[in-house]
Amino acid sequence: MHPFLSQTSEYALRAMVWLVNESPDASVCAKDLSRGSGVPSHYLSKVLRRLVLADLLVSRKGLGGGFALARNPSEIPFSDILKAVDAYPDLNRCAFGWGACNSEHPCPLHDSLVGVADDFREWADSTNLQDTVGKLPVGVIKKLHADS
Amino acid sequence: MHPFLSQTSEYALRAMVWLVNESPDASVCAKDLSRGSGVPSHYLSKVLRRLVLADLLVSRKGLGGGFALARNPSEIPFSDILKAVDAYPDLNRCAFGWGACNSEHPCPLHDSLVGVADDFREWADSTNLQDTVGKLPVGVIKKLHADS
DNA sequence: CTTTTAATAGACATAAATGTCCATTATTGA
DNA sequence: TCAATAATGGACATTTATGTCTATTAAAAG
Repeated sequence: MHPFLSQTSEYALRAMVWLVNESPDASVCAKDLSRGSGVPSHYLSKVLRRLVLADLLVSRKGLGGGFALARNPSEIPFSDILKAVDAYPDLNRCAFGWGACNSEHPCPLHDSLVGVADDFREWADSTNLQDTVGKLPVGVIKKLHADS
Repeated sequence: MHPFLSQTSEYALRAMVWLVNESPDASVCAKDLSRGSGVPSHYLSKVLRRLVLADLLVSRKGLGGGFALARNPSEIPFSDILKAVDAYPDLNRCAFGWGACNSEHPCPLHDSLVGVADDFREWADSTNLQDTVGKLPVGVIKKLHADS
């Protein structure tokens, strides 16, 4: 069990990381992305759609189309990816169930949770796709196309 | 949305925090715990059962029975509560989907995730129930019993 | 224009998390 | 022993997350 990342947000990160490592320039179709990243193909399509809507990817239909990064990897922090699939912590949610809970009227868990939630956001904001470049064995793309 | 805590683990924390704040010595029945903490009564019963099985609470049936802390609040870290409801991070799970993923053969997300996961575990291990004492307006227990 | 490729949309299926209900068992006090 | 209290166990219902399938739409290439 992962406390931080839902399956969906893991898939989103995986696909983005795989894309930037294996095909930082050219676009890749959903099927290849699925085979490469190991994310279930049809489910991945939905995740990719959300990443397009969030302007992290651009998509093109038809032959030679697929998905490509919408901007420079160094300008895509993990937080943007998590926000695209609704997996970014809600600053205003009180784990204790209080309607109004803030630093002035904190619930018993508030101060403590603010700390660990900030750690998470700090991580998500300061880590970006560029940080993952070169961390995958290269050449997987070529292998994929040799197969087909 | 909370990235860290499932609804169930929130409930577990709430109930424990409420108990230690409102009734550190005497036992409280599930119904009162539910009313006090705002956790759905029947669902709470199941959560309490898991806390009993994890030796964090002791239960007694019958009149005057209920649930009480099994040990000193300072000896009940949040990590124990999360473990009791299976909400503690699995050290061996790879978010990238690799079967074997460790510091020798790390996936592209490994190093980064290890950091934030350690932050979480550090928080869960070093925060305990005693740290929440005095953070709730007192006297709720009396009010509850005045009602009934 | 036709064929092939590939994204998009939406229906549907399954599994997991959350929530409710009720019968049973154990304990207490009268 | 009886009545009331309260945990326990398990069935069931609902919702959310995850996963699969198919038809449609758009683009490219001959």
